[in-house]
Amino acid sequence: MSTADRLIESTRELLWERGYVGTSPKAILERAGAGQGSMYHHFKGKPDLALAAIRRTAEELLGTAEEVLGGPGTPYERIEAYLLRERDVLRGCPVGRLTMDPDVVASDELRAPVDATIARIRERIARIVEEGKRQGQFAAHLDGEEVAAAVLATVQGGYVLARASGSPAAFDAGVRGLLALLRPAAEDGTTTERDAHVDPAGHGA
Amino acid sequence: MSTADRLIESTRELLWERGYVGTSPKAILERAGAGQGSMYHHFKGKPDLALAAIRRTAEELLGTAEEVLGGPGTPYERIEAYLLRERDVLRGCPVGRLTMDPDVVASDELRAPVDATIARIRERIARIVEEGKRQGQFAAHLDGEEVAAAVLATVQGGYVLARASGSPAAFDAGVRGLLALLRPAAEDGTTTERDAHVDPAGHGA
DNA sequence: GTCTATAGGGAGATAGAC
DNA sequence: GTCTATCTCCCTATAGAC
Repeated sequence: MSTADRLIESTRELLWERGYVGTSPKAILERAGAGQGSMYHHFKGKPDLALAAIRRTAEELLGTAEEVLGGPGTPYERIEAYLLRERDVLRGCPVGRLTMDPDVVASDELRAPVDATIARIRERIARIVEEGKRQGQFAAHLDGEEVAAAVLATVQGGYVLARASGSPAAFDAGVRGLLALLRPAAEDGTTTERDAHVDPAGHGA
Repeated sequence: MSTADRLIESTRELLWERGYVGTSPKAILERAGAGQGSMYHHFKGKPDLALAAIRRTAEELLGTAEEVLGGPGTPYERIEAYLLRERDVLRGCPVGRLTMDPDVVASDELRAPVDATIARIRERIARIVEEGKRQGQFAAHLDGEEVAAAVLATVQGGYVLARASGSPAAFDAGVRGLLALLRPAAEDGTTTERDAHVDPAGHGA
């Protein structure tokens, strides 16, 4: 791994752990095992290095999300897989946490990849919800964009609840709560008062 | 307002805007119009002052939440009121945002009021959901604690989405999405495939 | 109670040797 | 490309005068 790569990787780790404001060039250099000269040779400064790190993290997160959301299964199952996918809950979201960083939000350049990542995942989920509506798996009155926002918010907010309590349990509870609200009647496993017309094969209504 | 109060208030504002790591005693003193001596006379240091500020903010937030959650209306309406209550969305949650602060999470003392506040609101919402279940307004298979976690997570995560995009729209979308999933069939305003046995008077099944 | 002075260390960046 | 030296300013805290 090149020095520039090591710098980026160290920055990614520190941004995740301590955020932008809490991350100093010195800490990055120590973790990367590099000197100041290396950093200022490859990057213009802290914001420039952070931008490279954020872009890489954003790309990776987008890939991870697409792996699950583009996987097999019904729309509900794919959203379920996204919500239940393995996460390092107490570490939080490496992209979402940046929105709490005043310097990141204040910089259009640093915020752009954060915004783009979240927007793309949200659009992806929205399309899946719309697909589920066409298949009769989700109620017709639901709005894809809105449900997608609720799904994403539950994940991002789940991290907040988990970190507040110091335990991943609250994250899991929120996810289970949302899934229970989202679950098609056919998968309820209960004698339900709901009576959705579900197409179990998932090939459309 | 006493000097100690001005210090606490300035700290509250700065913690909200910039978090713990991003807030320096110097900035606090400037905003409060006080000198270093005042601060170190009334407080042991930055963590001590921050603790006082966090406690006050937590108490205030708890009061605001109880105002809405303890208000009139059916269980659904009270949760709706909580989700739709006026918020300074782009500023985020003054308590929730602290969970992204490494120094706050690392300190049991600073994290305690954050944890307690979120836990209490969650328990309050959970009780309301259970009440709604008894009244037949919410499906019997829902778990109060889980739905409450989903509600809180949607709010906390909504702030993340909003700040990422620089617009409150995403917060509102997430809230609307969750409310659509939570809404009793009787209030759908659509010819629905759901068929819940709702008790419109809200006096129990 | 509040002020100014002082202090050791870190943040963020530049310069120039190798 | 990478290193060390250096620089200025800020961070957090203490001391002691008023």
